[in-house]
Amino acid sequence: MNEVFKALADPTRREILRELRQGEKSAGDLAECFPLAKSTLSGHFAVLKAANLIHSRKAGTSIFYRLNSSIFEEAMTHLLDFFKLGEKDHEKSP
Amino acid sequence: MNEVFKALADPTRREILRELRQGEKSAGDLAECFPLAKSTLSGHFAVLKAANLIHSRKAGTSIFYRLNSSIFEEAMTHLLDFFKLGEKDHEKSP
DNA sequence: TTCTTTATTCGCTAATTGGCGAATTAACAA
DNA sequence: TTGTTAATTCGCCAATTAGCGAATAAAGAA
Repeated sequence: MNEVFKALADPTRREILRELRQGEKSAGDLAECFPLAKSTLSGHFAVLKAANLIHSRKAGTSIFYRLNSSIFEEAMTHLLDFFKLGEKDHEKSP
Repeated sequence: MNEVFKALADPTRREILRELRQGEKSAGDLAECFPLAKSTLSGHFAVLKAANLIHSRKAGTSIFYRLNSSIFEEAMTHLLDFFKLGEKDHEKSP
């Protein structure tokens, strides 16, 4: 889970996730959305994959990336856990 | 919002937030929860404050920190925004 | 085979980060 | 005023990170 938070800490990586909300995209198509070198983007993809935030699929010479939805729910749960909304744990339940 | 994600990227800072769920604590009491120098913790407090994740209150020579609840809701909203659960934004709403 | 396309991996650099102890500030007591 | 306590700020160092271009790898086409 630590890797998820670290992956989300970078604005470029968050933007990549946003792009992928529209559906899967090839590494090249994704790279065109950013004013960065392809090698730089490739590094970001690796970080997102290590955090299990995206999946990849190979097709010919292309690699298509797509969001991994379940990890988002886990992250949300974790965030909620920080700050139990609607329930304070120092108020003992009767 | 970028500062919020960066602040959450560090495990020690996430643990500080967890500690503060029990209620406000002085910088010294918080520091005792960690095997780190007080100066190091002080730096973490500053990052959390810059991200608006915590508030501080001065009392004598002590400084008490407490969670800022509203920023969590913003962060949650933002996270949900990455991955609109149950709704895809390329499906134009009528 | 050879060439092209697509992407990654490989150095490398500059900037950022987390850690520490020492010095400093602020509040209060004696 | 002097001393004590609590916390921050100040240098400094080691490790990590994001960025780049060049080199490499893999798949297909000619």
